Amino acid sequence: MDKMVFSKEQVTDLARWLKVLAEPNRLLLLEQIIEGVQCNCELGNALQMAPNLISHHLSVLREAGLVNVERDPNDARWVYYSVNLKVLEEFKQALDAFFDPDRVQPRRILCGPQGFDNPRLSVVKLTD
Amino acid sequence: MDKMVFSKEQVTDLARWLKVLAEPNRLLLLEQIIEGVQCNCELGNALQMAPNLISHHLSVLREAGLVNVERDPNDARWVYYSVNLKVLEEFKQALDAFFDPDRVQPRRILCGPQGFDNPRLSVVKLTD
DNA sequence: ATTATAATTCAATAGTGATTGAACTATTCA
DNA sequence: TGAATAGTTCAATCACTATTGAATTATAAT
Repeated sequence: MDKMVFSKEQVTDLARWLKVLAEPNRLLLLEQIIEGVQCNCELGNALQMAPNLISHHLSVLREAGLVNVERDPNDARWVYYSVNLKVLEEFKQALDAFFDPDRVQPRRILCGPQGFDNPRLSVVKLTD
Repeated sequence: MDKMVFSKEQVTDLARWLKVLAEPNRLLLLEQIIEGVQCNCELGNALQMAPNLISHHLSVLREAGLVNVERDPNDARWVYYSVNLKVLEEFKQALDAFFDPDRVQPRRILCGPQGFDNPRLSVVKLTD
C-alpha cells in the first residue's frame, strides 16, 4: 500500500514539466530527436515546420534540460540536438511516481450528508 | 534495443493527454482525488479554489476519462469524483512507452557537412 | 571582400484557455 | 410553497504562448 503523497510545490513542478511536453509540435520534435533525427534542417523537413519555429520549440526543450545542443566541429553552422538521457530518466521517474495507480485511495469522508442512514458513516457516528 | 517509434497521430494524441494534466490547478485536483479527497466542497477548501473553477477543471478531467463522477445516494446535491483506474493505467503505459530511455537513438546522418574530414561519415563515404 | 548558408532573435499577431462573477438547475429542508 | 444548499453553466475578461515574417548573427565558401 503506497502512501506517498505530493506537496503542492512538487505537483506544480511536475505541471511545469508537462507543459513543456504538452505542445504537439514540441512533442513531435522530441520524438524525432529520440529517433535519431537531430539536425535542425532535417527536423524541418520531417515536420514541415519553419526553421525559426523549430528554434523556438527546441529552446523550450533545452531550457527544460531535456535536450542538449552541439555544433558541428567541421562546420559550426550546423547544430545538432540530442536527448539528455539523465534528465529524461529523472522525468520518467517523476511520472512513474505520480501516476502510480497504487497511490489511489478510497474516498475519505470529510463532508457531505453525514446522516445515520449513510452506511459509510454509521461507525463514525456511533463512536462520537 | 527498443526500436519502437510513434506515428504523428500517436504523438499528437499523447500531447492531448499531457495538455489535460499540464495545468497546475488541474493536477493539484487530481492529486487530491488520488489521495482520497473527492467531494467538491472539500476540494475547494483544500486548494482555495472557487467552486465553479473546480467544476471547470474537473469536467476537463472527466472528458478525458481520468475521473468518474457519482452523486451521493442519500443527498443528490453532493457529487463525488474518483479516479478511473483503468484509464490511469492506460495513460501510465503510454507515458512509459514514449519516455522510455531505451528508445533514444544515436544521431542519424541525414544532412550537414558530409566531408571526408568528418570522422562520423568516412565509412559512409567510402562505401559509395 | 562579398556572397551564401544555417540558425537564432525580434516584433507583431492570433488563438487558446484559465479565471471571474452572475445566472441557472436540481435537490433538500422548513 | 418558499428558502437554502451544492454544483454547474454562461458570458466576458485577461494572460499566455504558438505562430509568422523580417531582421540579425555567425560561419563558411567563392
